[in-house]
Amino acid sequence: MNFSIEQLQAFDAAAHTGSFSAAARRLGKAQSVISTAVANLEADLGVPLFDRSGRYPALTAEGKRLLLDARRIIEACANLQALSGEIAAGVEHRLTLAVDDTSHLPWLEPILGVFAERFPNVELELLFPLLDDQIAMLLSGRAQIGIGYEQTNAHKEIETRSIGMVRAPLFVAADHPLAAKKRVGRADLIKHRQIVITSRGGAPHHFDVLIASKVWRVEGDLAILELVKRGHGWAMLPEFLAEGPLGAGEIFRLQPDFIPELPVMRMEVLWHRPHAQGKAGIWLRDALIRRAAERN
Amino acid sequence: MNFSIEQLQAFDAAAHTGSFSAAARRLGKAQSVISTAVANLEADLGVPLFDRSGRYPALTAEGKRLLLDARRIIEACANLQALSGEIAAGVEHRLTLAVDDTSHLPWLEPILGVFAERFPNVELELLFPLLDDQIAMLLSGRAQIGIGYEQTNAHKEIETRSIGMVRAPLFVAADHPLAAKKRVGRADLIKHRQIVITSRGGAPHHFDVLIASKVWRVEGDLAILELVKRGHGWAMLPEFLAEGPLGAGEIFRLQPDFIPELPVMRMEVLWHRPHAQGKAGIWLRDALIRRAAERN
DNA sequence: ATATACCATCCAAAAAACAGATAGATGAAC
DNA sequence: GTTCATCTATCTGTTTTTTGGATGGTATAT
Repeated sequence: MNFSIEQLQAFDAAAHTGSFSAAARRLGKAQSVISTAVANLEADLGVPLFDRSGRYPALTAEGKRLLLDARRIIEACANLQALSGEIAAGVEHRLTLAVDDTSHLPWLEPILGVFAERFPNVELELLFPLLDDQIAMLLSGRAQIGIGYEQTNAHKEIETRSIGMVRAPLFVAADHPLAAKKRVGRADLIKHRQIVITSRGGAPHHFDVLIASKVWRVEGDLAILELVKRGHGWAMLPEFLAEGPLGAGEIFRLQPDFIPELPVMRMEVLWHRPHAQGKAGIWLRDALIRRAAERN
Repeated sequence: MNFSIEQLQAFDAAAHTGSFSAAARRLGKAQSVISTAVANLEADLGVPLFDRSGRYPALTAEGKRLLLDARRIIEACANLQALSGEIAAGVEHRLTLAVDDTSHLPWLEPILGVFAERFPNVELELLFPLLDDQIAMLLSGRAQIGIGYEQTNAHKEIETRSIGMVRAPLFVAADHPLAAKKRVGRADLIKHRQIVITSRGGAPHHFDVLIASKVWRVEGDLAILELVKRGHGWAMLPEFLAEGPLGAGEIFRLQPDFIPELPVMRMEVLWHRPHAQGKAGIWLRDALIRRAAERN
């Protein structure tokens, strides 16, 4: 391993521009530097890279082949450079998100896609802890950013910011008896099974609208949606989640005549102020807030 | 791109051995060289790679991450080194084989596997030209090595070496009427369709044993085998090709009572003496000859 | 034929790499 | 607690390499 990165860069530039002089200009060096660099590289590798018989040096067949490998090295070096630059600038190695339910994945995914482009070297970790666990994870530093519905028992060191309101209408399966009615009254709802969200810890959800007498409690909105689709009862579901099945005609949106306004839930992003955020975390936080602002 | 390969090697060695002194000994340099190399690398990257608070330097988390990329660079450099060494030693970029029939692929493949390990950077090109074309390709330099059955009209500049004898018994489908007979006579064979090899140019095969009155002429032993399997007639097939289907009970080996000895074909490797062979070509040629010698 | 742009080579100056020496620090052994 | 071996950072003078400018020879276009 006698050659140097500068020699490889000279090789690459010369091959790319088609002349040693042009390569020198491009690299901001003297022509003699490129000339000797290439000559030394050839001596080190034991392979002639250019045919110098003409006015312009022409890549030999071997040179063409070796150029591929040389470029790979240069690229890997640029990569190391960029990565170390990121690290030096304070981009964290890993960012852990604590999302309070897998049901948020559909709308979250596009933002994560942009994140992946912007921070390709950051390991993204996605966890879906229950409500209380989410706060605990932020406090302990296990996760840096939380995403979920507004919580009543917020910790004073946990900072929150709204990232939008979500309406939660009532849904049943398209072939459910309730779906036949244009408008439903409280009495109708009481008669059929209601499916409500629950959490492993049993902590009461702040939006606890229990109406029916027959109840199933299910952990996670995705599971609730699945049960609703199959006709096991009616449930309150966030609009963004019901959108797809509603359009596909799998579920039906009830029109209760006794609820003046639709229940609305606040979505928020949470973080622990004492834990310093890395660049990637701050970017993601801001991206979530920005998205909410843009959608008014 | 300020860092050098030596610095990366020092980084790698230090991380590997766990001490700058040990790294120096391993690389055959002074300890101060490693110390300053690592320090300069850290300054260039803007990231501390080692925690020097203890007796031995300990990789930081960032160092651990960057080490992966550094190793990739070192590896790529070693690769370039190795490849250029091969090229300098006269290993050709591409080796073209002219095999006279795809039916040789089954026995040829293992040798090509060894070849791939020995010469991973050589592009292997496999062509299956007809008899006359094979010679023409060798003469023109389009192919460097030929493999096939012995030819009568050999060119004087084409060198050949035997790589074994192949017996070619007669086969029919297992459910063919002829398969019922313990021994078959010439009259039996005449009555049923014979399938013989032919070539696009129509040049006569030197082993032209036409017996039956009903004949199909087919280009390529693999196609003949397929037709025999499906009961379209009997044919002479090289033993190595018939082995599999024979074991599987798909075809049956005829016992002619009028042929004292089995027809034997000579397999040979060919090359054009005036065209200089590269290392890989010579290796493959010798491997084929060696294989024949080992099998007597 | 002339002009232009190219390359290899030479040269002196600047820069970098190097080994050895030294001093301070750490951890293991006693 | 002391000793001892071994570690790292840093300094130093020397050696080696790199650098840019100048020069001369050569290929191509006008």
